[in-house]
Amino acid sequence: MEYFEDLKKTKIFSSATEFECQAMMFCFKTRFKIYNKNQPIVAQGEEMDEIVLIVKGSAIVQNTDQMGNISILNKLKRGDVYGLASAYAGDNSYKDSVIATEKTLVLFMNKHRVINPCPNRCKRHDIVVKHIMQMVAESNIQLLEKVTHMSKRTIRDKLLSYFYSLSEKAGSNYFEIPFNKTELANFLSVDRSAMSTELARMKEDGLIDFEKRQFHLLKKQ
Amino acid sequence: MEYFEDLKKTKIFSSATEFECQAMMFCFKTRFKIYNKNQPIVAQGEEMDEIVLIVKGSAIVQNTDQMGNISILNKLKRGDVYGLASAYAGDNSYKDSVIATEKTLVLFMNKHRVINPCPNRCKRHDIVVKHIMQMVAESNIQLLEKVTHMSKRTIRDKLLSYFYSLSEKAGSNYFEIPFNKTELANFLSVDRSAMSTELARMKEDGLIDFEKRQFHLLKKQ
DNA sequence: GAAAATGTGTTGTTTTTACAACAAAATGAG
DNA sequence: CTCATTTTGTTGTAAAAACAACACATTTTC
Repeated sequence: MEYFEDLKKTKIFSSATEFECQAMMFCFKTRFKIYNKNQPIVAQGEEMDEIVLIVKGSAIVQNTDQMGNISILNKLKRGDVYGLASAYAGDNSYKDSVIATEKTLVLFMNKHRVINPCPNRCKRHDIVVKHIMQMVAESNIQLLEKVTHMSKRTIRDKLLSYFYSLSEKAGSNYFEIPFNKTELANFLSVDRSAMSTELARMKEDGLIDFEKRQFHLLKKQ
Repeated sequence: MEYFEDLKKTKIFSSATEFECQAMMFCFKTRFKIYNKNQPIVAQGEEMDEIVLIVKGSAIVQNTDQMGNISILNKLKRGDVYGLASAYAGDNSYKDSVIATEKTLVLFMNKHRVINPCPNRCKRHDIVVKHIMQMVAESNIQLLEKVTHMSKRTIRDKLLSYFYSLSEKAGSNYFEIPFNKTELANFLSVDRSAMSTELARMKEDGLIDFEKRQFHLLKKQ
């Protein structure tokens, strides 16, 4: 089966055999598609009846408002999905753009098939639903964290809040951010050049050190 | 059965008979508790093995950081739950405070019983799980909206983004905000007095009109 | 109904941010 | 490798926000 090795590396399909995967591909009316760097996987406002699973590669979920300001919601890595929550909430259009940040393999799944009981009564369906439930919950936690960072009053505090959270996840004072600087500014919803200035000041103040995407948090929280 | 009439008004228990409710009370190892205005239902940092269901009344979910800044995450109304997502994500401590904003009836449910398959194989359990899934999804959408408001660069745009969303939900240019002004400022993570000034300016500019919690949006988006 | 506590609006000052414009560095494509 | 594009850092200026302090209004409590 095509891409089975990659599929197995995603949480949703991790414990499925090749045969079971095949069955689910049918169940969920799936289709695969490969995107190149910077290609849009989903366009903001588009109608949808599919959810998106990143099988390999990565993508950024972002939203552009009327004034042209870009707000990055999160970065999708292997195994992450987009469109689940709105599928459950009965929402029919993509609210954001999803853009590949490298060569990326995407699996589209019919959302009705995913959220409703399986007409074929396939055993695996329940396991998938459980995983999906967990992913929606995790996405919730992630959003809460993002809100925490954004709720800080100054650019410095927003950055520190985000860095501490990354550092904690990495289990080290050294960590890598999943964004370039422009994206980081859009993720935290601050002006890029102001952020650049603030990062330099923080380095000067001995709070952090960084080089490209590699960061080092110098003072404990 | 105690509080059955109130329970029926919540989404989770809406379609259950009194007998079924009774069974689930046992299933979920529930307990009721009544809180008065401003009493904490949950304290930030507390360990938890229960999730919270607002059966009657309302409460605010908020987070206080080291600097003492309060960030309001959302307002819980009848039928809303707190602690679901973190329960699924395997998180064991409450990250926020939940504070009653009026006399409020709360049902605590054992989270393990809620998220794991029912040992008593009660029929209702599946329906409840489906509802719960939907609530996590909705909470996701709500958070995304909050992020949208917060991502705006000025206080005015944050307010307008929030007001438009409320207006749309109300299906009218007239709507009521669920917060007082201090809470609204903490919800949008802006300084209260600066927000107060901006609201006055917006009124002067003919964008909005308001009195207490009643707002009127004067210009279409 | 009086006293206390909470909520709201206003003002002036200081700090921070957004914005704009530019140059240097890094990256990517052919 | 070279040229074009993107990313990043820097600077100055104008705009906006935070902060602090206060008075007044409203709500709560006893």
